[in-house]
Parts: sequence; C-alpha cells; structure tokens
Amino acid sequence: MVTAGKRDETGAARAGPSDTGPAYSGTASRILDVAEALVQTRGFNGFSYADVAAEMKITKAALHYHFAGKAELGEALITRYAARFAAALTAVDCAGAQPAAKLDAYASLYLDVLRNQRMCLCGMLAAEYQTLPEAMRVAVLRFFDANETWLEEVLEHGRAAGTLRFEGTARDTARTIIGSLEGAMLVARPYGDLDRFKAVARNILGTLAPAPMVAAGTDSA
Amino acid sequence: MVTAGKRDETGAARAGPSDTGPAYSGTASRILDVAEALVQTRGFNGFSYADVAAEMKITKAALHYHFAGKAELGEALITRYAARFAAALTAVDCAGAQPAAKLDAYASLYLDVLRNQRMCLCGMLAAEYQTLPEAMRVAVLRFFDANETWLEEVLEHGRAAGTLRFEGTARDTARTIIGSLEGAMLVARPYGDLDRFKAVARNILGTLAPAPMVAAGTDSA
DNA sequence: GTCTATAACGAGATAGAC
DNA sequence: GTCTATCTCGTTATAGAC
Repeated sequence: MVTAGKRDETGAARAGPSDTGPAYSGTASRILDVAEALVQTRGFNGFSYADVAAEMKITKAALHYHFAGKAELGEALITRYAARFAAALTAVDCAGAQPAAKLDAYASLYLDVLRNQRMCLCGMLAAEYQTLPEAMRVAVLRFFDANETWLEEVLEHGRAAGTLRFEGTARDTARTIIGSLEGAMLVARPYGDLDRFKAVARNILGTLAPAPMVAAGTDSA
Repeated sequence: MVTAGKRDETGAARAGPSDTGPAYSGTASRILDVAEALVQTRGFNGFSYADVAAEMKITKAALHYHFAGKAELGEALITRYAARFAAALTAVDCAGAQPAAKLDAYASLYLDVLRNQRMCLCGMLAAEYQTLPEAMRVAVLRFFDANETWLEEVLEHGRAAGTLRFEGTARDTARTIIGSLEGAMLVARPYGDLDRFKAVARNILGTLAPAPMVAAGTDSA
C-alpha cells in the first residue's frame, strides 16, 4: 500500500507506546514532512516532485525510490496525517477533561495548523477531490469520518452530563463543527488573520456551552 | 444562480437592466462558462487551456485570443462571478423580505452551487490562494469582503428589528456564516451529500433566529 | 540510497496563415 | 475569430550506474 521501499536503517520514526501505522525511514519521513507542508500550502496539484527534491537537496529519482508515484506519496501523506490527528484526539481523551474543554482542544488543533499558515491537509484535498486518485479520495473521507465519530461521542457525553446543549442530532452538530472550522481556516488563511478563525470558533463553540471558548482573551460573553 | 447555461454568440450575455461589469463576446462568455465549471470542480491548478478548448471544440490558440493567459482568464472569472453574486444579493434585498429570510436566501445561493456538484469559485481559489497571481488574490479577498459587508448589514437590521439574535459583533457573525457555509460546501461535496450542507446551514442559521431555516420542509426541530 | 540521464508527455504561450 | 504549427518549459516516471 504505502510503498516505502525498505524499512528503517536506524531507528525509524515511532509515535509512542501505541504503534500507529507504518514507520518510515528517516529519509522517507522527511520527504513526507516536506511534501505535507507543500500540499497544505499549495495543494496537491500545486506542487511537484521537483519542489520536494529541491527543498531536500536530493534528486527526483531518489523520491521515486521511496514513493513510487505521486499517488502513493499522497496516500501516505493522508494516512500519516490521519494517524497523527487520531493520536492527538486520543491524547485529548486521556487528559480526561470535560466535553466543553475537549471541543476547545479540538479547535486548538485547527488553530495550530493555521498558525503555520497551512490549511488542514484533508480540507485542502477536499477542494481538489475530483482530481485525486481513488485511494486518496477514500482516505480523505475516512479522515472526516473519524473526526465526526470522535466529536459525536464528545457531544453525546456533554449532553448527557448537561454541560453541552445543542439542537438536533450529535452527528449533525459534529458535522457543523467540522465544516465550520474547516471553512474558517479556508477563508482566514488568505487574509493571514488568525483572529478571523478564532472569532468563528468562538461563535460556533459558544453556542454549545455557556462558558467562553478558544483562547478567549476578551470575556464579553 | 451561478453559471447560466449557454448563450448564443449574437446576443452577448447581459444580466438585466443594471449593467454590471464588462460584456464579453458570445465566445468569450462561453469560454468563461466552461472555465468556471472546471475551476469550481477541479480547481485553478486542476484544469488547462486544453481542457477548455476540448470541451468547446476550438483550439488553444483561439482561447489566447480572448484571454491572453491563464492569469487573465482567472481574473475575469472572479470578476464575473463576484458581479453575479452581488446581483443575486441585490435581488434578495429588492425582494424586501425579513432579515432571517434573507439569510435563508443567502444559504440557498450556496446550495444551488453545491447542487451542481461545484464548490464556490472563491472558496476553491481560497484553497489555492498561495499559488495564484496577485490580481486573482486581490479579487478573491474582495469577494469575501463584499459578502461580509452584505451579511453585516442584514444582521444589524435583524438585530435592530429584534428578529435576529446573536452575540458579539455583526462582523464576526457574518464571518462565521461565510466560513461555515464555505466549509460545509467543502466537506459535503466529496461526499456528494446535499443533506450534509443543509444540516450545517440549519444549525448555523438556526442559532440566529427562532424560526427553522433553509428549505426546512420538516419543522420537527 | 542516491545519482545521471533521458524518455514521454502535457502545460502555457506565440507566430503567422486564412 | 479561429486555425496549424511550433516553441519552451515543467511534469511524472524509468533505466541503469555508483
């Protein structure tokens, strides 16, 4: 599936105690880092092997050794990104905070991406969806599904505990959160304005809980 | 709204009594139609002159006669799209409905785009922003600015009349609406699921007014 | 694991005929 | 206003040396 030619020659890159996904060699891992940054800023159709090779100071041919083609590289990018995101959500769960605080933490993940002047990888790929190879399409949808599932559970727990209030289903509310935060990133990034994102996140999450959300410096609520 | 069908080359394409923007020749207008559809579905970096020429059954060279380069074509696309969108908003204003109904109409404009399995032109370009020529960048931001200004006024009027309720500034709320609807389109399109968009729109607009919104056939909420 | 070299193709763009 | 023909460049990808 991922076409990492060989395994690590040294230690490989591991995340932690729970092993998620394939481990890439140091070079393959760095290729993914560079490609990821390029896709998140320029889009999958807006970068080339030449771009990655130039930034890494290796040749295009070397890239093909690690990832047979752009499609395989793209697939690996999503898989790694999704695994990292899932790990971040698990970390939030393990912190054992209240549902409302979990939603704040969720929004903070988006904010961190935007801080690096990047778009969410899968949000970017969602825009280019029609041009993507099938394997990438499937992976993109799975990413959103995973987000939805996690949010749904947080929302249900919050509603059961009485700390979150919302109309309609938890699923629709989860989809609203995902869509709104993705869109907030999409629009805020061209303006280079973090506050634009924060204002939307505050508005969205603010309707779910009485307490102020997301790095709320001004406590007008 | 958004993207009319085909016009004959003798009549040129006019919107109505109030003339907005430059009038294109029949051919130029059809080029814009085809290119618009391609950008909205595949992105600016996901289509080529060859694609347009093929669909129109003319040659690439003919395209260059009407639009010197891809940058100029892109600029013309945004300008026309923004003018059409502005005209649609003016039409909503002239209908003289209540603020809440205007917001519904606004969301319907997005829904119509999604119905054609397209992304908002400027939402798509926002994703590709970093790769766009300067003139296109400016035009994209102006589109969002115009949306924001219009929504801001609707929101202010609604709040003054007591038919809309929201916390914070009208500007931040306007930005929330834009971001949320753009993001809802972005995510709903890959799933090919209109309901996904509707659910988000209902949730977002529902927090602003007591009445159900957006083509709410079932008022069970 | 990385290189040189190159194939094979498509991109945006131009010149000049009709 | 559209054509044929061509140019130049960048793209993905492969073969084979080191």
